[in-house]
Amino acid sequence: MTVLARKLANFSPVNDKDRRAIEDLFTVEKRYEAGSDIVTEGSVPPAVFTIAEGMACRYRLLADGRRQIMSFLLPGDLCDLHVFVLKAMDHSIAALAPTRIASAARDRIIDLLVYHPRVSAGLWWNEMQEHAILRERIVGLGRLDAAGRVAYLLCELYWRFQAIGMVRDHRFVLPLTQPDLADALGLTPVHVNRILQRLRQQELVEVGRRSVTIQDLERLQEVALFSNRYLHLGGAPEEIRSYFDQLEAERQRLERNGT
Amino acid sequence: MTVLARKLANFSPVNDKDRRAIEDLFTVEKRYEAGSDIVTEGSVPPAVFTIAEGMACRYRLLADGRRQIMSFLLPGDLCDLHVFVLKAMDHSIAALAPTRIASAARDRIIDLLVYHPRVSAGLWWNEMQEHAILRERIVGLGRLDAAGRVAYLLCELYWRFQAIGMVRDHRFVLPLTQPDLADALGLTPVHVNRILQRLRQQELVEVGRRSVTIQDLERLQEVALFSNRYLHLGGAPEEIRSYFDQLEAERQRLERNGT
DNA sequence: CGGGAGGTTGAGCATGTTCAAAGGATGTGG
DNA sequence: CCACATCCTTTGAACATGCTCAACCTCCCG
Repeated sequence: MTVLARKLANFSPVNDKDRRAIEDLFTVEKRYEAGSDIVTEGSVPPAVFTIAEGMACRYRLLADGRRQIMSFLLPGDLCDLHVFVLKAMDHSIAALAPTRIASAARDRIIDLLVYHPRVSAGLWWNEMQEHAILRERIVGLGRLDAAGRVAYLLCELYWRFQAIGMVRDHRFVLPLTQPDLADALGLTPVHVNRILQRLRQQELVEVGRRSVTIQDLERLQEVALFSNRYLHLGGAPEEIRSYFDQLEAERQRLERNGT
Repeated sequence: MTVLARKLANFSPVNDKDRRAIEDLFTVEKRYEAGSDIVTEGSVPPAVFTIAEGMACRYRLLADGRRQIMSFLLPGDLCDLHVFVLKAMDHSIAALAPTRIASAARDRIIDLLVYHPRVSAGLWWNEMQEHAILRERIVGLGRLDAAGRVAYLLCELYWRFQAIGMVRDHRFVLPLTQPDLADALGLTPVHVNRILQRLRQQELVEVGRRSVTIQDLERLQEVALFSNRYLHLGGAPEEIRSYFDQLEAERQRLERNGT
């Protein structure tokens, strides 16, 4: 669970009380092996969960069997705070590597939203970030050529792994195959392969089995027309931070009096 | 403001008290003419707002001047409940037709989230729907050919306009030009034009100036591999509905006692 | 060691792009 | 109220990016 706290620290400082609130939230742990579904399309939405370790993706299978990966879930990523208001999942979530997830019951989430405004704000930030990631992917799929798309995805993953302290020497572990990348990028595995070779030969990035080494982030980001602004890693606006600190104090007072 | 209430009724019944809570929320109204920015990339996130009338889109301009439209905002659509936690907008929002928007101050939104769990649940549903719409667009851009994409967008708009009662005789008003469609679909205007002609000639749909007439929804949906499941128009799960009704009663009691 | 999945390579092909040009609609200013 | 400018729509032809299909190689992992 420390990963989630580490991620939220990109929004605003997480004190011990916050950390405890988060840890109290996600109690049940479960393991999934690479390739297995964590949630299946059509099923009843599960409890809210977060990736404690490993990696997963949201995907949908088309009638003709093709797959499209919509987004990747990294350690510390949350699965839809509010998904429980829906009747059925409209997509599946699968583990891409051996993965540990931690779940939170619905009531606990709702209580947290009410009584821990500061942590809530962090979770909202997280949701806004996921929203922004989806939107950027739309821009990439709509307007970038194959090289741009591949570069884009690698840049995004670099910064997201960076934000949770999982990059060492411009290198991070990535348990994706080329067919996985193709399904995320709307390309064929064959073409992804050719692009990766080109990027390697241009000494921009080296994508090997299970790991990625960024050799020239600057130029890679140019190929992708990438800016990391949309990840909103710069922290909360000062005004918002103090607003929620204040709100938190109030709510907790109300809580003690009211019950 | 009745449009938002009408939209939320797709999730769960909206009583007069709920309607009042919503109306109290969105007080300030403002008008924008077609083509003007409602929110600009890089600016400070605005108050939360909803489209009262007209139509808008989220978009981003690339360094080289190309535009990608990420999503369309129809009457009753909300602009990010939680956007105020961010420092700067990562995209712009523009009016596509003469548009009226209604805004809500941040504090009011937060109060609503705390003291009107039932309405909150509706707004959460709305957010989940927007999320799902983005994800589906990714599937479309990644895996559908040009005809599929065009058909997909038309199907989606059909159902969304349907949900707010703005379809008459399989026909709805759509103030989009072919270049607009192209920017949303990741195609060129020229190609969009050819596809529209083909769809018309196949008697699936007639896209004219400012309006769309669906001639054969069934077949159009087949071309797009479309299913409207992801829009979650089927209402809330019974269990969730009663859960929030109960929560609402509790919170309001707490509110009266606590202050 | 053998099977299966992932990775790599090549050649022909197709979908959608680019570029160019002309015909309509719309709306603005004279 | 007409004239003109602008943007949208439509059409054609050459072109290019990425796909398809097919084969072979390599690396795990059982």
